[in-house]
Amino acid sequence: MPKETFFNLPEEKRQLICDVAIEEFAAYAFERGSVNRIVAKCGIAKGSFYQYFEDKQDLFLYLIRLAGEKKLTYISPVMVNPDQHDFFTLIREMYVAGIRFANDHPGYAEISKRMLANKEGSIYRKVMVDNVPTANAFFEGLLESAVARGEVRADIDIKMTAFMIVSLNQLAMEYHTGQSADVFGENMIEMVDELLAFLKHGIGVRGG
Amino acid sequence: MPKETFFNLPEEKRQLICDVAIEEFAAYAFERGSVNRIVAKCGIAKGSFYQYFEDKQDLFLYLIRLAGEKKLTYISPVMVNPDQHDFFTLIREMYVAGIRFANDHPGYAEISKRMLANKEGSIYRKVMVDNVPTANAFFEGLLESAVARGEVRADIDIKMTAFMIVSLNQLAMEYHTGQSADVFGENMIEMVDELLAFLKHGIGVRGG
Amino acid sequence: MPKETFFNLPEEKRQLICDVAIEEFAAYAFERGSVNRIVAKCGIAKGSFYQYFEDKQDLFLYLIRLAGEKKLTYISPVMVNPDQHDFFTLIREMYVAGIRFANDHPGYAEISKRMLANKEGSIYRKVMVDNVPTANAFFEGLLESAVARGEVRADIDIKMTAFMIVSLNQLAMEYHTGQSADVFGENMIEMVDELLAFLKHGIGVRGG
Amino acid sequence: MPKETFFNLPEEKRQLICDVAIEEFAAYAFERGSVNRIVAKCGIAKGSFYQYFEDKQDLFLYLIRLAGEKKLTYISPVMVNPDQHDFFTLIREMYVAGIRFANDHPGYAEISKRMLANKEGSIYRKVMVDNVPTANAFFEGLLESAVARGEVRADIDIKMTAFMIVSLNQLAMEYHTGQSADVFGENMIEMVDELLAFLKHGIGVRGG
DNA sequence: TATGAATGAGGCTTCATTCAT
DNA sequence: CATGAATGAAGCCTCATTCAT
Repeated sequence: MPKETFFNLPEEKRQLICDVAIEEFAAYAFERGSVNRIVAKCGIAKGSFYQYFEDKQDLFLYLIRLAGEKKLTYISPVMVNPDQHDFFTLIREMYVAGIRFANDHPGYAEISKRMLANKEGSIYRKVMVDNVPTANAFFEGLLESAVARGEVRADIDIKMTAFMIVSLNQLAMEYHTGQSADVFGENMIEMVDELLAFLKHGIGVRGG
Repeated sequence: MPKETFFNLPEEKRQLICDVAIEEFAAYAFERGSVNRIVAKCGIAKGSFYQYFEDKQDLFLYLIRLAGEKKLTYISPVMVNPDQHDFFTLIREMYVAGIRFANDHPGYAEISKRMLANKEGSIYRKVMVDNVPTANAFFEGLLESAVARGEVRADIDIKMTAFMIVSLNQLAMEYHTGQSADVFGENMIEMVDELLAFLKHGIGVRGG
Repeated sequence: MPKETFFNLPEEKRQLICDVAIEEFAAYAFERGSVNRIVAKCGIAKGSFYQYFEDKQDLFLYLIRLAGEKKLTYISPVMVNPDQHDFFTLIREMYVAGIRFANDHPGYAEISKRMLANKEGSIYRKVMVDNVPTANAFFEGLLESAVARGEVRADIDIKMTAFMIVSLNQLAMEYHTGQSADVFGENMIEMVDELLAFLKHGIGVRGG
Repeated sequence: MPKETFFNLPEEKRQLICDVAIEEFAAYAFERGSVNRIVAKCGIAKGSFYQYFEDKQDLFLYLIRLAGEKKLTYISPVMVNPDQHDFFTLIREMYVAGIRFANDHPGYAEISKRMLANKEGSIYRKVMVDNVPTANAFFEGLLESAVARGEVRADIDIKMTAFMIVSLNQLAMEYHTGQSADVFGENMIEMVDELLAFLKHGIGVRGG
């Protein structure tokens, strides 16, 4: 975690540092991201950096945490009471939230993705220490309820399906951001709905 | 491409260099992978490295190409005549091939994955120059045929579905390698079949 | 231009670095001059060098600029009002100034000469970007006035003559520094006067 | 000097090596010129190079010698009996010869120039060991005769004037090659004649 | 005689971090 | 709390030359 000095900084400066750092780590992976460049872009002294953060990793982990917090704000309204909603509605909500987040905060989304993609990197493990109850576990729970309620086929492999659902979320974000010049909104909703239909019914013809 | 020098090397030495390099780039992304470490582990002089390869990137692209060639040997038997098979059979074959490849050559699979994950990196684009007709395009073709034959629902978004199928392959590999201490074979086939069922019918209950 | 860091250095250290660097680039051309050697002779860390200068070229261009500034201090007194003096007096002044400069700062003179001699080198062009109105152009102007005033024959080729005059200045410096163990002063003045006579009257006998 | 092996080579190959080497050293100074690049461009083995030449310097000195020999072929006709000609005619001949040489063999001219410009370089001294009776000395002799015959003013400084005449030759070559898109021939002769007039009469007005 | 792989020193540059002020 | 100069290891790459075949 950043040192106290960092949190004593004027909001504005803190924001600047985060923005610049996100830009850096969205452009370069953690190990390649340069403290030198960050402090230069921020216009702060190199020494100051090390009075705000233990080291480069400290900053990075903080950004990852910020990303998580920001993402949380997108999924709050409906997910609060997951039991009061249809399983596929929840998934839909989650996907839309993910895409909206990625749309509003592409930098944060990028570094999260990068970090998750690098499961061997030293960073991944350090993040996971804090976030033990991963998204997968959350969806495993949801899936169990959904199966119990008869919304989802009972013969699925819960763990694998949860993995798939979470991954599809990531893929949906990527697919969406890959589509250039998208009029955000309608198209995105359509895409999510197709994805949902896929999840629900597959792509085989009925009775096939 | 590596220089002639490299191909004149005794098979054994060439193998060593590739193995060490794969190990390096499986552990570190391209930019972080260290030529210094590679030559040290190989026990060759730094100068020698540059008599084999133009530069670090030359080596890396060669490894990617090797990965592609190795992977090809896994998918040959059935995929040769794609028109003579059921769509889902093809997909199944492809998934199994991918997983077998990843199982036998985890290093090569890892660097391929890494490279594909980093669509912004300078490397990705360079690879794509050679491999223009990407996997996605291949599956779009298959999907169109399958829709025409009534094997696949006609109301799907072809491009997105192709994207999804290819990505699921990647995910399947990851999921499989993530499962520790797997008795290879039975479990894997089961997993693929579940994935296929998911692809085909989704996870919603019939009539739901 | 060097970074702020460099100008914040104690005068003494800055001087040392410049002296050492001049020595290096007077002995070796730009591309052959070694940053390693420079930092070693200065007793500073290699990393420090790059906190003072963008790169090797940055240092070199700075030295060239310094050379220009130093040279300027030699030619100020008379050249300020070129129109108030006889053409050959101006030339004479200029030659003496050049030689004095070369005598007091042989290193700076040497690197300037080297740079001007290598018109193909990447450095030359970069220097010329700043110094666009070259010395040649200046003398072309003077020559035109001199022709108009009847001090110089009207049938000369202005451009070529300007080129020659500037080059002769360079040659005079070289000739002078080539003469070993020169009691500076008298001999030099003599030499310049001979050169001037040559410029003015040629070496042919009158009426020849 | 190159080894015997070099001279046993087929004329064609020897020529190729010289051409490529000239190209290299015209583009880069001696120390920067790369044996690697030369052998690569020639398509010969690196080992072969060292069977033809002692080392890089051996090749370079040979090229310089070749340049001298080639230049000689340009000045033979008239200069053979220098005593039978007017001094300024000789100079004129010499200048024209120099420019013709530079025009026909720009590469050889370039490396000669470069070498002469770098009087501090280790190469210069080595060349001078062989060529002791330099061009300067030759002209000093001519000048003395010319003075004796009354063709040249008696009050000149012989050594300096010789130096000047030789240097002007170099300058004339540079000036000529600097002029772009020159229809060779007429313009060049004109230029030389102007230069000669300058040498002879200077640029001051008669009686000035 | 021809070859070309091997070498290791040296080239420039970037880095994260420390520490005295 | 801010500063920014100092550091030296490590980064990639090029070099002229040697030597076994």
